[in-house]
Amino acid sequence: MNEYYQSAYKPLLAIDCVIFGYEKGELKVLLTRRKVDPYKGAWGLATGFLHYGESLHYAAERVLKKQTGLDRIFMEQLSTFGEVDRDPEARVISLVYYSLIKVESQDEEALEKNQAQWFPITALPKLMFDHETMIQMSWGKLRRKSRYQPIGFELLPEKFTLPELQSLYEAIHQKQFDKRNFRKKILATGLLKKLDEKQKGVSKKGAYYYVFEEGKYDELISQGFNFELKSMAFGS
Amino acid sequence: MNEYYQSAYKPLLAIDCVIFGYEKGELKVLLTRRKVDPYKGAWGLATGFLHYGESLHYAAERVLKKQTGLDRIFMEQLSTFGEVDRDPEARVISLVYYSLIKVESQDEEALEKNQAQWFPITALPKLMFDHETMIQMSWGKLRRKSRYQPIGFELLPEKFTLPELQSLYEAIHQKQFDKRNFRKKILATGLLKKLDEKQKGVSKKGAYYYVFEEGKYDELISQGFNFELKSMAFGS
DNA sequence: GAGTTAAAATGTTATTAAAATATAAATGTA
DNA sequence: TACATTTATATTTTAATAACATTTTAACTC
Repeated sequence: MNEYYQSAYKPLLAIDCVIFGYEKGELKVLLTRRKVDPYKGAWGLATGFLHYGESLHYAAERVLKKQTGLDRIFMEQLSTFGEVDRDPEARVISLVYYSLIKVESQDEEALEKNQAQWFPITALPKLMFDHETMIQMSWGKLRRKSRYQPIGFELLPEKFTLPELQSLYEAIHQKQFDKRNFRKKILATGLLKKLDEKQKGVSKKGAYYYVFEEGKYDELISQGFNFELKSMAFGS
Repeated sequence: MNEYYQSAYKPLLAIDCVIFGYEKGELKVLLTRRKVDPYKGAWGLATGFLHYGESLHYAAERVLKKQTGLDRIFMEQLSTFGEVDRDPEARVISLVYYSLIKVESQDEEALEKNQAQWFPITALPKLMFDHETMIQMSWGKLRRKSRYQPIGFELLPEKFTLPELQSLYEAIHQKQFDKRNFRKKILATGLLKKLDEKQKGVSKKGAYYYVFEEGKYDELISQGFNFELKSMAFGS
């Protein structure tokens, strides 16, 4: 390695993960208490430093796995934060990923071990550093993305009803949609498969369960079908 | 600084800049030849390592200033690239910014000094590392963004005609638009001010010049007006 | 200097998507 | 058995997009 590389400044690189979940009709974020001084005990995002020989993507998966016990999580880069004194203790560049998990499939043990806790996105505690900004930006990205891509399914169980899916969208957008228009638009994508089974115990009539057909989605994408251009506005 | 920070691995952090320009009806990218071994002389993006005590944003501005001689350039973070062997010589994490400049206002001297050269985006030379991917992703972001935000003006001179603006959009999207619909939509935003002056020497009739009213844009944004929801499709 | 030409500017119609509104069907409960 | 609730389907209205037609302007030609 020559002088060009040798002489350059090297900052610390942290991976911070915004973990979204959906529970009891609310969009939630998984937070954890900081384990080291200074600011020990402060609420913040799941985090870890990049390790030697590890790709960014892999590092994010490692942090997520440690926090939730889950593998193969939907995950995407948000942005990189690098204000000089964002961490007053040292110069740390933070690469932020946001992820969507199915709350019911998470590892309770991992949660407890990390002193992690779910918070409704509308009622977050005071957070350390710039983590509040990271969460708000992630939420914004989730809102925008969910309008053009079938991304919400990552937050729901395998099978779900249309009223449940609508509630999720309403939690993400903090806005009521018209149920008739919502149903029409969602079904028009052709990405949902109706099951023969009805949900029991929630409503009198009972709503049919649906599953998201990932295969069909991949197929349409590979055919050059562009969901990004089909907006998803559901009326009032 | 305690053990938690002290023991962590520190990678190199590079800032790579995709610089877009518009010239002679074509969308172009400013490239430069690498000045150090290995791969000395290979084409690539304007680049620089993060300096001690410098914010990411500032570092990007520094790299841009050095390459183009220009200040106050429109600039936005694209993404961060961190495959382990993306630079075979050392572990370098690359933070990519893309920027839009007015070609006619650039500093020719800075160009020459950096052995920099404009390439049409449709005819790029072989590029080092993952720079080709960075450019393609930036172009994608520019395409998406230009549909929802009045971003194209950054690439044009202060005053421009509507046919010129349309040609720019066509270069960005690699697609022909209907001139009547284009004009209607663009003017409907209320962001353009017609000047009394006509362009001479290009067409017989001559097209009126317009300027982009940044003030009006900021005003609408601050009033909560959301351009992001107003799509900009221009027909055929 | 009247007629020709090419591009700019303005205007209209058809099509499609979104929003709003109306009605019917299923099932647990009174 | 009728009542209430919410699921499911269908229709109308409105607005946005796409497609198409005409007029205006000024340089150029003969």
